[in-house]
Amino acid sequence: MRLSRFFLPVLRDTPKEAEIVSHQLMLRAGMIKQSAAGIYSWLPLGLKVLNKISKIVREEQNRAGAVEVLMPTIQSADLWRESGRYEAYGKEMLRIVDRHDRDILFGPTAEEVITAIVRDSIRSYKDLPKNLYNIQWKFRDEIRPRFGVMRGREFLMKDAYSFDISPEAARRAYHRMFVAYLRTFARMGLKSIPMKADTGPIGGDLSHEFIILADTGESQVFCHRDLIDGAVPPATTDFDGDLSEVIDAWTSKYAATEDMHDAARFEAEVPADQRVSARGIEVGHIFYFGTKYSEPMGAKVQGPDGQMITLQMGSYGVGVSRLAAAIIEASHDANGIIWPLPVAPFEVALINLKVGDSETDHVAGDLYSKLQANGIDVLMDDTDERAGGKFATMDLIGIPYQLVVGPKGVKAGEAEVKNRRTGTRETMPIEAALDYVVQRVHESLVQV
RNA sequence: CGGAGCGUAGCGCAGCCUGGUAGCGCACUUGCUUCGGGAGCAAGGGGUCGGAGGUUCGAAUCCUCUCGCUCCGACCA
Repeated sequence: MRLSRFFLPVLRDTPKEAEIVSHQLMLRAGMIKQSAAGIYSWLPLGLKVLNKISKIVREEQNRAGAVEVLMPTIQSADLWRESGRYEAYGKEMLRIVDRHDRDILFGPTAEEVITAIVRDSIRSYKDLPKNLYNIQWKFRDEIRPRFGVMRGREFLMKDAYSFDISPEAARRAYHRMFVAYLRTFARMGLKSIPMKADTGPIGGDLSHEFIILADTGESQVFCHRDLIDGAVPPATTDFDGDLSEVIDAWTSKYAATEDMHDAARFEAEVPADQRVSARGIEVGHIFYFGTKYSEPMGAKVQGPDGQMITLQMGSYGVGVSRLAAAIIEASHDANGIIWPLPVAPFEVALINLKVGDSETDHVAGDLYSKLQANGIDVLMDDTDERAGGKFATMDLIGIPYQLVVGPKGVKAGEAEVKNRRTGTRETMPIEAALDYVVQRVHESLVQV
C-alpha cells in the first residue's frame, strides 16, 4: 500500500475524551473514529488489525476442531422467550420493534440462535460432538461505555458453542477451547493467564477468564508468578487426544480475579515472593453450562440406547475488538504503538526520504515490489513529508520494521533498517536490508 | 440511574464572570527558502460558538429547556 493512497488520519494532539493509552493511541493513529457513545467506525488501519486478530482466532478455532458459521446480528425475541432470557436479560439488551410491531433485538450473544440451529438439525448422538463458532458484531447497551473499544457497546466477538452428549464429553470440549485460547493469545504476543471465574447457577469448576496483565485493566487479579510465563501448547497439539496434562499445568496454581479471590488460600498456597497482584484485562471467557439452554429449548438427540439425551453445552467468547486495545495496552511506548508482528497492520514500512529524487524513487519502487513479491504487507511512505514526520508517523502507528532509503544511502548502495520495538537502526547494503526484513517477518510468522 | 464536568475550525484550547458580532497553536492551501529523525518566512482557506426558546438595540457571553459527550459508582467479551 502506498501511504499517498491510504486513508490515515493521524492526530498530533490527544483527543481529550480518551483516558487510557490504548484509546488515545487508537484515535491518534487513525484506527478508529467514534460515532456515538461506545460505538466506533473502524478506519483502514484499525480494520487491518481487527482482521489480523480475527484471522488468528479463526485459525486456532479451526485447529481445535471448531467450525465457523455466521449468525445474524438481529435476532427474534421469540427465540429468547423460549430460553426465558427475553425477560431475564435486562436493559443491556437492545430491544427493537419492526414495522409489523414484532419484537426483535440486536444480539448481545447467540446461545439461543445456535441452540435452535443445532436442535433443528441434529438427531443422533453420532452427529456429536460439535463446536460451532462465529465472529460477529454484538451489542450490549452498557450503562457506561468507556475506554474506547475496550468497553464499547458494539463490539466484535468470537463466540463458540459446544454440543456434547455427556458432561465428560463436554469437559473435553471445554479443554479444547482452553488450549485453543492459550495458543490464540500467545500468537498475538500476549501472555494470557486463565483464571477461575464465577460459574453462575450451574456451579462446578468449568469457567475461566483469560486475563492479560496490564496496569489499566479493569479487574484486580491474583496469581502465582509461574503462570505469567507458562508453557503454551504447541501447534502440533493433538486436540482429539488427552489434554488434561496441559490443563492441570495451567490450573493447579493459584489464579483468581477479584470476585473469586480467596486471600487466605492465596497466602497458604503461594509463597510470598511468588505472589502476583496486578490489574488485568479480560480478553476471553469460557463456560460450561450444561443444559441451561438445551433443556428449555428442547435440544436433544437420540443416544445409542434409543433414549433421548439433552445436549450438554458450553460457550466460549473472545473479545476480538477488545483485543486490539488490549494488545496496545500491553505493547506501546512514548512514541506510539508497538505491534507484535502477527497483528501489525503492516509488517514493514518502506520510507522514501526524498520523494522526487529519481534514483531514490527507483530504489524504493524496486524494494516495494520485491517486498510485495515476498508476501510482505508493506506500507510505502511516498509522501513528500519531511523525514522527521515520516518517522514519527510510522512510530506512532507501530509498524514493526522500517526500511529506510534516501539519496545518501542510495549513492552508497545502502539502506537502513529500524526495529520499532528495540529502536535499533542498522545500515546495510540494500539487497541485504531487503533480505533481512523479509527473513525477520517470515520468522515472526512461524506459529508458536 | 445517582454524583461531577464538558460542548467555540479536523485536533488541542482561549474568549463567557463584567453582552458590542470570534481568536490562538497544530493541521490544511499557495509561494520562497530549507530538507537524513515532527523546518523557517510570507500570504491564505475554513466556524449558523451543540440545538431550541427567551431577555436585550445587540447574545459564544445572561436565563430556561433540550440534545450529545466524558469522568466517578453497579454490568460485561
